[in-house]
Amino acid sequence: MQRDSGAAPVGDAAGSGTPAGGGVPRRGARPETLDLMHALRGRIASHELPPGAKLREQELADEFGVSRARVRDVLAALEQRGLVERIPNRGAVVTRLTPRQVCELYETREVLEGLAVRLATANAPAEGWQDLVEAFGAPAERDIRSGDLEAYAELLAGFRRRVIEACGNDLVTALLDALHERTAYLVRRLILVPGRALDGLHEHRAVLGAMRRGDADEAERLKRANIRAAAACFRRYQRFVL
Amino acid sequence: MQRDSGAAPVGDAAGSGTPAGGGVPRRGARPETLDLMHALRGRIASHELPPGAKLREQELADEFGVSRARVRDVLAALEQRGLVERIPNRGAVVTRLTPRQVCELYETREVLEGLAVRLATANAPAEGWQDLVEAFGAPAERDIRSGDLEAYAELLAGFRRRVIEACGNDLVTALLDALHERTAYLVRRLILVPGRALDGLHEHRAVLGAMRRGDADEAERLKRANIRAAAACFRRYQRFVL
DNA sequence: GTCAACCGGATTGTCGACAAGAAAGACGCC
DNA sequence: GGCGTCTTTCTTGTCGACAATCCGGTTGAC
Repeated sequence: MQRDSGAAPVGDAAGSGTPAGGGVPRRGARPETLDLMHALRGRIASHELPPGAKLREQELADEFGVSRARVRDVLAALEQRGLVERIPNRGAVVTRLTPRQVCELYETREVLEGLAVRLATANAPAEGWQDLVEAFGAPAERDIRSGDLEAYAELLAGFRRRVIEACGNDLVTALLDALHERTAYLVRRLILVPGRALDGLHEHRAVLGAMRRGDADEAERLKRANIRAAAACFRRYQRFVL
Repeated sequence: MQRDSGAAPVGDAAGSGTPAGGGVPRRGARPETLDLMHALRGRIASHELPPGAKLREQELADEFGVSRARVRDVLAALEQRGLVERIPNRGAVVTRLTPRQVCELYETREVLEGLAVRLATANAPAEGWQDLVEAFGAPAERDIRSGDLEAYAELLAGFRRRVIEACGNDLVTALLDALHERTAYLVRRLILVPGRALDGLHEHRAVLGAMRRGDADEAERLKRANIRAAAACFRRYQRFVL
């Protein structure tokens, strides 16, 4: 791990918990190709390559010291993940999400994250969530009220990682990873909406409460409500965050 | 085009309703490449290429009259879809699903198909489902009791198509297409289990009843119950169907 | 007779070169 | 001067050839 450094503000959506998913097997086993894939995913997620940015094959090949064919393979993989769009004979550009697509992403995340929470609750011992319950208690509220949103974002990322890790379903893990990668920067902006961070905190407390009690169905229901609230927040403020 | 013929028993999971999904953009825009992709997906889904079958690049290139590079691209795309596994320097083989993976597929399908049904119910006029309600009535029961499972399978595929079409979420459409492609042959075998077809019919009647009433939440709940029942059936008879 | 090493054939992985197409600029015409 | 067209240049798409690797059979030694 230990990605280069700077310019990685987005909660490391690319590759932390799960190197490359399991249900959807990884593509490009070669080390250099993997680096390129990883780098591009990071740059797109962090908006170092913003939506609409053009990706020239030769340019990337030179920068990473690989052949153009390799770059092409990576671009094809990124296209399948929905991170770039390729127009025949015109090249690849970073995908720009439409409000409609964002809503679809939220709808899908709602059910998949709900599933992940349910599975995690059912599969892992309830006591194991105690540390998260405490982390989402007073400390988190203090962070938010003091404006330390970075700490809160990190907490959220930690929760996500733990759930995905515990759910024991590689397919869901891979799908959620791909989805989260496309919405991570949006989530970061939505945290700025007045009151959203605190609301989200309360919602997560409720979810964790159910998980701590071992109530998987209720945890799923609450997690879905949480994402629905986030989606509603997006719809209301989409003019600001898109 | 015009694949040989016969040996296409699986309910056309590859490409009927949606040419290649929307949220996850299609790969390989060239006509010949698309043909190859389509053909291989069909052969894998229909078990004309059974799990474990080896896919030789030159062989496919010769058969379809394309260059090996194109075959390679298609194999990479199939790998990302989870249809084949590629081992470095050893080639590509059709993926063999483990019982664990099948369970994961069912868990994922449960929430995604539930979502699709909910969206379809919410977005389309309730009266529009009347024809399906009738089709799943006496005629379907007659088909099943008379052993015409092909007709019932076709009915199920039609239901699926209509729901996916009406749900209006391209991302869910693409994901469900990919998932269904991997479980289609399993579903066909599970229909053989004594009583399963009739049970499934009753479950679908319930789902359609809720859709016909415009009760989206109940429809989702019932569709999830339906898939859970199918999953339970698989777990019980997995020794026979795998 | 069994095992190990070796070698030939086959298959995959990688690359560079060529061709086709599109964007930008130059030129001429109205 | 504005506009359409042609040319140039750049970018992408495609392919064939070469190198690396693996599988199977064969040969030799113990």
